[in-house]
Amino acid sequence: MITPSFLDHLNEPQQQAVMASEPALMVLAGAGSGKTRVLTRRLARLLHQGEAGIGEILAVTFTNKAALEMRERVAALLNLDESNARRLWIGTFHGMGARLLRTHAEVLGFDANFTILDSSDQQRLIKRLSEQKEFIDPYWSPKRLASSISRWKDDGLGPDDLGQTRMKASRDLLRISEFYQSYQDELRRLNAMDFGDLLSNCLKLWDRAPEVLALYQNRFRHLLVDEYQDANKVQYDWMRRLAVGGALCVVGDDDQLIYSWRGARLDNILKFEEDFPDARVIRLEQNYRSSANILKASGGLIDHNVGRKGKTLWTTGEAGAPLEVYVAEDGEDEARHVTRQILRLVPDKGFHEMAVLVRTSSQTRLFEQAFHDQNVPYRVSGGLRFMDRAEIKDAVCYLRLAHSFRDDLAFERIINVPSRKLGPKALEEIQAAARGAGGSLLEGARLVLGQKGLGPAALVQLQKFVQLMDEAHALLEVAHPVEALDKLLEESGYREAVDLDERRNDMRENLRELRIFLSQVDDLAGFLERAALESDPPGTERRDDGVSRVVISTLHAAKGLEFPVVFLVGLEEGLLPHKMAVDEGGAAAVEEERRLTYVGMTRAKEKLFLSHARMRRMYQRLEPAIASRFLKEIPADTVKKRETVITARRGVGIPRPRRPFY
DNA sequence: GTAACTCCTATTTTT
DNA sequence: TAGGAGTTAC
Repeated sequence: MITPSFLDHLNEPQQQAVMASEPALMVLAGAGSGKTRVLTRRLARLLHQGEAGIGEILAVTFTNKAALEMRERVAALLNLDESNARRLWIGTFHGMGARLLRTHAEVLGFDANFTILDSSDQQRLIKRLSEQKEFIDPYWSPKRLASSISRWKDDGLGPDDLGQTRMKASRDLLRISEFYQSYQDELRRLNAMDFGDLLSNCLKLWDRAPEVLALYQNRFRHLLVDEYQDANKVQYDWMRRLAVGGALCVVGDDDQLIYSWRGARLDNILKFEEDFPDARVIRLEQNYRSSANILKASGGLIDHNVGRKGKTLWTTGEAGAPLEVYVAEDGEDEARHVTRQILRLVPDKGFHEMAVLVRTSSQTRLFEQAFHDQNVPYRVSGGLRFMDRAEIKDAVCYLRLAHSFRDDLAFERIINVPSRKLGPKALEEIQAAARGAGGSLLEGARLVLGQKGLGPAALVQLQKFVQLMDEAHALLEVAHPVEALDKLLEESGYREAVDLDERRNDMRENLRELRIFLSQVDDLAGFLERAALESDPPGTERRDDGVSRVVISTLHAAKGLEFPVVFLVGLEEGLLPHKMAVDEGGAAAVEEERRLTYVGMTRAKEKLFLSHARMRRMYQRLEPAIASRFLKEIPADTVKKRETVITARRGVGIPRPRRPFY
């Protein structure tokens, strides 16, 4: 029996997507076509109709936020209590990978409590390693090595597979592949995995232990994948292998693929039907978000892309207001103009109903300034994330080391924070001792205490540090982790160092917030896992101070959001499409920039403002800018003719504006 | 440890 | 060209 509520308020294709029983299903869901709705209803329906038990469906997303939302919505649809909701396998690719790997770590020779390195940990490790190995090459900077290795992992390439890349000289190839290998060795020695490993090590695990793979293949009768267009090679292989024996349903939109620089492959969508010959494809083309005008404008733009499946979004809604284009003198003028428009709209619209979307985060400064000047409340979406803040990482590293003495990376980070006069020299001493004994840095530190390689003052400090770790470790056995955190921050002098500095108000605030977060969890291992995998603690994103604020966001960070009023700014050659994309990526990269523009436009529900400037500060130099090619690709009849001609400011050689082409 | 200096880089950033 | 990171000198 079908409970009708699963199909309530769904259109025909949406209903089909919820009900479809094919072993492979691809839902091509256009922007604003009710994708999340379909996904959650489908999941709820499968459970409700008994097609799968609560632990037999695996749903993967790309962000923790999306996973959380899906879990909540499914739980609400089915009236699940908390313990049942928790049994749902809903999470990110990386979260699921970590879960699997912790369960079967020993197969790959890791401890179950391996540490997860974030990008900055990874970079620090690579830097240290390249210094150690005297791998010095102006081209292969640690930064480039780190990002290349990440990318190779995304593409499913190990140290021995670099021949498949477009690495130029074979001399490089050998050196780099050796370095890559030594990085992997080092990770193993540290009992650590980086983000890429969380996925690729799953594939290794399944190769090595087919019975483990079979276990999960049998368990999961249904596999659901959200934002499928953003899957990279490893993620694709991961889900494909897991889906054997069960049904696979992917939901995505080729027009919203904006992460190819992280390995996402358009091919996954274009070739789905080849890879799964019996696949059914359902298109969701009715848009419930934007006005007809906005839909026509964005559709006209995206039509210029060649590599796409092709969809035509439609709506029964009204035409709505035409798009407005503003030609600004420069970036400051553009920001002032946006501010004026916002203030003009504000009696009708709340600030929170409006958003400014930018290509690069450096553009946000201009708008922050203008908003500040006119007292427009705003919020910058993205920016520095909670878990990436120095004081939070420090605190987490104290906990990490107390939790696992083997965590050398945590040791390195905090051994001299706050300053204990244990600088590079002391660290070297400790490292040598650790290497000699084949142990961790903390063990090395214990050994150093019995030698006389360090001065007496340093030894006292080191002794205190080691003792603090031992005590905190013991405390973790018997008390709540929050008590250990308090002890660590107090007795290490960290708290004092922060308190002494008058300017550190935000630091204190952040540490307090971390403490609140920690007090709500019941096991430290789970907390550390989340700290590694989630860049914001739960609640941070949705925390609402009750103030209505304009959102300033990069285009990337805006995917999945919607606003009644959207300002899409900086539509200039070099910025959108971005110069680097045009120079390096060629036609494919321009298509991605076009998709990015499309994503921005389709965020708007009622009113879409576009703008570009005639002069733009680039690398701190004011340069003439020309209107983006994308503007010409937007159907002219969706755009309001400009009423006023902007006169050039006197002098300074600004070219007179040409007659606009729209 | 800190200040002064030099060098370098300058897109997006789910995990 | 500015701002940050890293280095050197005191």
